[in-house]
Amino acid sequence: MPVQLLKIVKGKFETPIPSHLQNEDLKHLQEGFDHTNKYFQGMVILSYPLTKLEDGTDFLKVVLQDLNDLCSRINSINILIYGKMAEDCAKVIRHGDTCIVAGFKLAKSPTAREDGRHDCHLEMSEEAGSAIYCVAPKYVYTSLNNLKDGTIVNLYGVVKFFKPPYVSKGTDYCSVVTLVDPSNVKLTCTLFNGNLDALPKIYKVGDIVRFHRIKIREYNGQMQGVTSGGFASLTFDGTVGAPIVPRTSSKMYSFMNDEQKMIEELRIWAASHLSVSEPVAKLSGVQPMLFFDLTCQLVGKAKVDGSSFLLKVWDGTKCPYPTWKVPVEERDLEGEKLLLHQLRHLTVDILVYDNHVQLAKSLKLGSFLRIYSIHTKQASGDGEDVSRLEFHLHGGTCYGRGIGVLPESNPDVKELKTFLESVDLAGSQNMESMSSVEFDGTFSNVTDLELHLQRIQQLPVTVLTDHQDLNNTELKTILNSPAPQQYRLRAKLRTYKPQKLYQSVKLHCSKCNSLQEVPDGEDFDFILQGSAVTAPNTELHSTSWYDSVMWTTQDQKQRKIAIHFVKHDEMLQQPEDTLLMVEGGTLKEIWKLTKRFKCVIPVRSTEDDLELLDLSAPFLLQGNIKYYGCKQCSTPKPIKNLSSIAAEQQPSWEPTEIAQVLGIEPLQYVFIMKFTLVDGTGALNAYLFDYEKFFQIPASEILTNNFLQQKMEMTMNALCPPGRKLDDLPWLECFIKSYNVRDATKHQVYYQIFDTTVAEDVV
DNA sequence: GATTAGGCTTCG
Repeated sequence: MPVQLLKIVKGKFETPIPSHLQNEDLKHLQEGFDHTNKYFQGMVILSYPLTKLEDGTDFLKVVLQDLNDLCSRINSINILIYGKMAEDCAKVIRHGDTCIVAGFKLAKSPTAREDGRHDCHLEMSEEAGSAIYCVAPKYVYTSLNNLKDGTIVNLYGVVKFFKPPYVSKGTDYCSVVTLVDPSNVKLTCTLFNGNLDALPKIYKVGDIVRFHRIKIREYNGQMQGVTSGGFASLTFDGTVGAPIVPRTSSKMYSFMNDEQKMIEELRIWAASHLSVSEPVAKLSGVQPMLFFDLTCQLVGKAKVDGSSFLLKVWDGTKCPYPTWKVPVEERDLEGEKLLLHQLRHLTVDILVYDNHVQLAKSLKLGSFLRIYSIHTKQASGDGEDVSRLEFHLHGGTCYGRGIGVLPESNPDVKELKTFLESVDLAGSQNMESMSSVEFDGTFSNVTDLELHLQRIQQLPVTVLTDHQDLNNTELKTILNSPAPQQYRLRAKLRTYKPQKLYQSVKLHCSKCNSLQEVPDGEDFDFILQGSAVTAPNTELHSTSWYDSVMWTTQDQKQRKIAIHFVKHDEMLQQPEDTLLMVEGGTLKEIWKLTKRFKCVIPVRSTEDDLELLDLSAPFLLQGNIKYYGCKQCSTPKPIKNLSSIAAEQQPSWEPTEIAQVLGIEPLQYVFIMKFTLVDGTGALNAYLFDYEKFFQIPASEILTNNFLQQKMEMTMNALCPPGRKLDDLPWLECFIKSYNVRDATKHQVYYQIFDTTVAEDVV
């Protein structure tokens, strides 16, 4: 059969190529050579529509590329097919197919000069005894729930998370991409390539990717994708109805109808199963203390110091807050001076740090960027009375922090360009007039910020939760009175400590009244590592009140991990209701378990029982919160006591109850701050000791909850706006008590705030 | 030819 469609089965042709035929390279296809028993193999990179010659003969032209010689300047050749063979071929041949052609006639190509292909073309027809074997690359795609360790697969996925390519500490760029598919399984892929272009061009969550030849490995008990030698990717916009245009650096890729259908299906699935990312922020919509992604154009850049670099960008909208300008040497600033001047009220300075510096330096002026996870921060410079909004791209790549360059073809860029052009047309005149009113302080367009500031200057930013009938006492009077007493007062918060709010969270033991720092993750990790040295004692596994499972890690350490699932009524409960005890786990594994299970108690085994770890480690993890016990006041009791809670009708696994049965005196998270209050008659330092009531933020949650951290920072900015003159500070209504502290040599009066809370509408 | 990183915000 002159035209034959071959299948590849297990890496070989299903029907073998006739054995007398031998492969010939493109460069050996020359006039004067004998090609009788030779074949040429290439991939279809172009296939023209079937036409008829003047004499009525069918004619088909296809272009084959030599896959073995992609580096040569000339690596493709025209194939001209005549008669019935042309007709047959047109039916089966597709872009991306591999074709084997034999029995051809070689002739000078009249178009070589224009099309830059081989000087000769190949003429083929049935009459001449030609043969074409066509191999459609049949890619098999594995769904994410069917991945096996050690395999190389092709797959599709919807991007659930990604880090735009960044410079790794090794030799390559790195991009981390987490995919999901309709099997609802996630796969995090770590992709490396020395060439930035070879990594997938993902611009937003929801984009769809097709990966070819990705290697699957097991890492930390989960499947992981990593780049293999032949890795290739296509990326598509994930929006339902958007044009299906693959983004790829590869000049050659197969893409056919099946693939189109796959993209459409995934788009529809994603639309109903993937949480939609938040609306894209514009500079006009930014708030202090936010992390956001910005699509913008680069108009200036400058080196600042070794670890930071400045990008001046704009998106055509005006930030409602006064913005921070990073001081740089005039000669260090790259960019068109006139443009920078014209846009000076619309550009913002973004300071990028550490690992982002190298990429930032390489950015081209005028290019369109998406900067991921910019942090806004309100701060005031030295001697300034207004606070300014700072934009930081901190070091590291957490949460996908990074910089991506968007091509001009990107729909968001097209929209932005149109918008920027319209801003430009409105004229710099507008900008000029705007800046002049800004300068003489008659800016009539009162922003939300200013309204907000006006409001907080009139009403107190804190209110009393009790004692409203009492009259205010001046600070001078309080300072001159003996302790202990209680007062209502009205004052301004001149300053507070610690300024770094994460330093204000401590652990408090209500029994011995001691305070201690919250241990950090490293301390915990260290204790876990120490306890993992001893293998779980299997004699303690699966008792009347818990079921145990154990496995050994695949890595070199061969670590043993045991999980003991506490039963209720002799049955296992739903994961979200389950308390489990874990032995030998790492910080990360334990953290993962807390995501799925209600409570996690890290334990180790002794000869005859399970026991809690050192009390420097949390005795319990629930959700995001680590619960610690007081070392002085706790007398740990047998783990078996937990079975009494498990036997309750509906075990609630309350941390206090767990602590009690385990003999643990729980430490409570508390905010400790020192407020310097002033009222014109005097100044006093009052301590704030607050579990939750004052800020209406649980101290236990703030260290792991970014939203709450932002809320806290905004609250403090409202109570004590940075850079403001004393007159412009808001009033606080507080209730304080004075108390005596005496030791052998000294007597002092201290003050503590209580029964006071931040006003509801402050944040 | 291995390495890079292996998601879960900095602390400037």
